[in-house]
Amino acid sequence: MDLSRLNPEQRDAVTAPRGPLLVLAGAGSGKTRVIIHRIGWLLAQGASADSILAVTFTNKAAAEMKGRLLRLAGPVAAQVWVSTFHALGAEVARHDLFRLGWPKRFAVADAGDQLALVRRLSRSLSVDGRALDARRVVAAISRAKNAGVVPEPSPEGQGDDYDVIAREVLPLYQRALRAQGAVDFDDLILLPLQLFNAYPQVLARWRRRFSTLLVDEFQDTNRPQFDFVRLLAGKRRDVCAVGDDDQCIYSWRGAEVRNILDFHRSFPGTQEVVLGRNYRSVAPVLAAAGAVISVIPNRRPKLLSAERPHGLPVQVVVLPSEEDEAAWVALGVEKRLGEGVAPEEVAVLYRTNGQSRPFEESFRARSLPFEVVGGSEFFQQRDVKDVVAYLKVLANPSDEVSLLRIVNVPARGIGDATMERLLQHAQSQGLTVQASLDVAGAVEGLAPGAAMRVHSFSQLVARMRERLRREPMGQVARSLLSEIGFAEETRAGAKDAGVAQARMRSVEGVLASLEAYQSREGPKADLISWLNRLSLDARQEEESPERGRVALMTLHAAKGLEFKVVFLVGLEEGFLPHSGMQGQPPNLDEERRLAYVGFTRARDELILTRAATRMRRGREVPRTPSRFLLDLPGVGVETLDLTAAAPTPPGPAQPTVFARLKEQFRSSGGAERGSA
DNA sequence: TGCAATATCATTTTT
DNA sequence: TGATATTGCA
Repeated sequence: MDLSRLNPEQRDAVTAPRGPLLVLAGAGSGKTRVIIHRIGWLLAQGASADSILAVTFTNKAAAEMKGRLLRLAGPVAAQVWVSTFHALGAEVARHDLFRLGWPKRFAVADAGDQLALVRRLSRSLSVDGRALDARRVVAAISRAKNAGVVPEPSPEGQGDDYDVIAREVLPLYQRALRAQGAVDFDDLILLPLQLFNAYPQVLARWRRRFSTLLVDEFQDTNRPQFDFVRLLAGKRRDVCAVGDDDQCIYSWRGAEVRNILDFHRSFPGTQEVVLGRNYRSVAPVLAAAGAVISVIPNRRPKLLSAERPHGLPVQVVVLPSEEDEAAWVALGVEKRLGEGVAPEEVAVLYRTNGQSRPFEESFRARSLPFEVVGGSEFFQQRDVKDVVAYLKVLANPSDEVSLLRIVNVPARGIGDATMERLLQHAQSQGLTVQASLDVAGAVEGLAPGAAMRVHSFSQLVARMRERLRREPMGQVARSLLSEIGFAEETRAGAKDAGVAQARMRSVEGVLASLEAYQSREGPKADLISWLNRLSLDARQEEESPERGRVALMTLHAAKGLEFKVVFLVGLEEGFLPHSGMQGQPPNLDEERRLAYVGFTRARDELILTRAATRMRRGREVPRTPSRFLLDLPGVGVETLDLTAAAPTPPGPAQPTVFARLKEQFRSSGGAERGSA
């Protein structure tokens, strides 16, 4: 193991004796590098590769870590288990969840499934006469579940209305999930915890399996995840936790910074290493980031030293409108690419997924290669959701949420009234909804015509399920779609041919992914495992990480990554800091940390942009600059205001705006500035 | 019952 | 602005 390229602190962390170890690593201080090298060092010390477990939060981080590990330590590293918390939980559940009453092959409910289920369960409930916001109920349910393994009765009147409602809905929700043989994302951690607590032999087995744990981004663990780690570590307590309290950006998901700040209290005798040298960003970028984060009270003060003292100043650019912002960024990107910067070294970061649209359009207009990372937009598309729901119904007869979604898609004369009857019947007879469909003929009060249509639908499902036993699942899926006339339906429903084509392409993407999975996994591939993969890793369509493309993504998605040039856009009040949800006060400290994470992604160049006005609900609304801009230092920051010189003419966006901007971009020097 | 036209209404972040 | 709930008509 070559440790010569590590600095003394990094080397301390890498070679620390086994046992509890906390690495507090400032942004860009070589955090991942330390984890990788520590694994390499452990292997060199004779640890067996398959006894090492490295846990991360995102699949992307896991894949990245695995790749770097293989490069450092060679093929033996393939045996090291690198996984996300949720994938690990799913693995534990796969073996033993039947002990808690779930079927051997359980399904994972995704956000859409949760939403649909909660909508159904809480239809009759209301707050102040207003219908419930199902998304807030889901959020509150998740909050309640993650508050602790044992739900603690909390004093009445505490928390907002939705927390109270969640307590009411939670038992129904949980029962419904179990009845459908499904778990949600939170359960992937909570249920394994329950297993560990209730079945010592299960815990013992996993403890035997892994003797060493390494956890990245520890500041983002929530209480159940922390308990999971602690239980798994057992008496050996061989846990290496790596993280940075300044980068805690998931407190809305229950992340407890205390898990990292009080680590030594849970693991007495912890050795602590602080990594404070930043090798990533040039000094002006680091100074700006430091200025934004240092305002937060009660943080553990850190000195991040800049190891790259020289560099371009941070640029702040004000544009007249959001189109102009997008056009200007596209031009800036084009310019860098022209200078030889690789596309994958450039990123456009924003606070919310919804902000990506104008940039996608301006990039397309300039023919720039880009990729919208995450976004999950693909699986939000109606047709994609429909197709996936069909497959879920085939895979899991008790999946009522999906069944209700597709029973009348495309319209086949099974309307609300019919379904209402069938649901009632199922309820009163103690049948599953699926079963009540199968016996539609015998259901009281159902029109004969309706019963016949229902019958032919359940025949269709039964037939497809039967074929699934013998034929490749991709083939069955295709003939299912052709049988229900999906293509024709889509063509007829779309406004124009282009839209229809795009929608068909999406569906084709699902089928292609299914078939790819099948040929990769061979005979053991089945629908349920494909569907679980789908929910655990929504980005699995592309096998190879997109090279040669500019990344467009949220600040959250950018955590842990770095780029030569970063455009952080929309630095306006309401976006960054974000204006919270419906009157709920935003967590300003967290928004600040989010900005900090964004700033520190940049190695050479950081460009902050904002628009003076933005189309909001169809109206043009003036925008206030982000308060974070006020905290920027006077030195090493350069402001470029393009609003006064380029007033946006009224009416629809005009090509002249763009042309004028382009001209200005050239004459103002754009990015051609001397070093600071 | 189904579907089209009309009213309403919200707007984070992710596994 | 664009997506979804609701109404009203066939």
